[in-house]
Amino acid sequence: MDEPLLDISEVARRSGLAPSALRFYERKGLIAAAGRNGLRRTYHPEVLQQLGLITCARGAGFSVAEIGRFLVARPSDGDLRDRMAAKARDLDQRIVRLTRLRDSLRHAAVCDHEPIVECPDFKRAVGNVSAPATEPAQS
Amino acid sequence: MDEPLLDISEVARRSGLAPSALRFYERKGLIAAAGRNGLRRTYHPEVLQQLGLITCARGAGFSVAEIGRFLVARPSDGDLRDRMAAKARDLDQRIVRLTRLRDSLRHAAVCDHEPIVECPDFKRAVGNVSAPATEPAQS
DNA sequence: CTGCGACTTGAACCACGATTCAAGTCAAGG
DNA sequence: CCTTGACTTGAATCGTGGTTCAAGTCGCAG
Repeated sequence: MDEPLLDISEVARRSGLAPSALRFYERKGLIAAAGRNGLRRTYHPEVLQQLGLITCARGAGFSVAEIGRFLVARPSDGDLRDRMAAKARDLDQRIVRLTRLRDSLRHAAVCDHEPIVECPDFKRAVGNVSAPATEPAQS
Repeated sequence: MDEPLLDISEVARRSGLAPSALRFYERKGLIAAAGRNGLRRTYHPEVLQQLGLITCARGAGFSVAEIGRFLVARPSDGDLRDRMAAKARDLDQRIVRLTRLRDSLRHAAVCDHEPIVECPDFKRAVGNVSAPATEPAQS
């Protein structure tokens, strides 16, 4: 087996992340260096996969800590499975809301109401997104 | 017309936001109190609409500053319209990514791979989500 | 061996979005 | 009037997600 290890700068370049971010993720337990070349971290190429996942999850609004928990997930961890399923449901909700917001935004871009927020269509769409109002959420 | 003004605590309760958040939004120019009752801010009920919008947009990843710009949007502001349309496109992208992530997550919750991140299905889904950034031309 | 330069480190700093806090202010009730 | 209690304020603090920086360390070329 040859030496497929990547230098941190290489990983940074390929992943599009700053080296400082890679070290940051390492501190947070999201990734691990395969070893060192001198002081330089070297990584297995597969770390690029992980970084893709991390970037993706971050973009989806997951916190770094949360991602860290998912990254060490093993099938035996039923609890984590549950959390993942719950997260999937959260995402469903979020997707619905985002879709509505997108539609509202799209409408707003062509709407004639003076303060755009006053547009009834806009309001209605937004109202659907977040408005218990009758139900006090919690205090 | 009677006095439909709401006390800050009332607004906080109904909107589910902390009073401090309301004041924070006011500082940032996102909302305005209708007046004062003593020192107490009073609000027009419509502020609840706005807060719904704000909460929604925040949840969608918009910064408070950005939301502030949208809230004062008038039809004559073509620039803002363009930004809104652009945001709608962004949201589209985000929705796609979120959907994929949701599917991956859903799969992960029932997948048997030892470190779940190693699951090929999972990896593939994630790979689709994050852009390659640069060409893996050489090491 | 001596630089050079790229990397290392921990710590400091930044922006953001709030929350918390001490101290002040107010309306109303006893 | 004086207390009470909810609210006010600005300022400090917090958590998150990093970046930046000074100083140190390494591999390698000369």
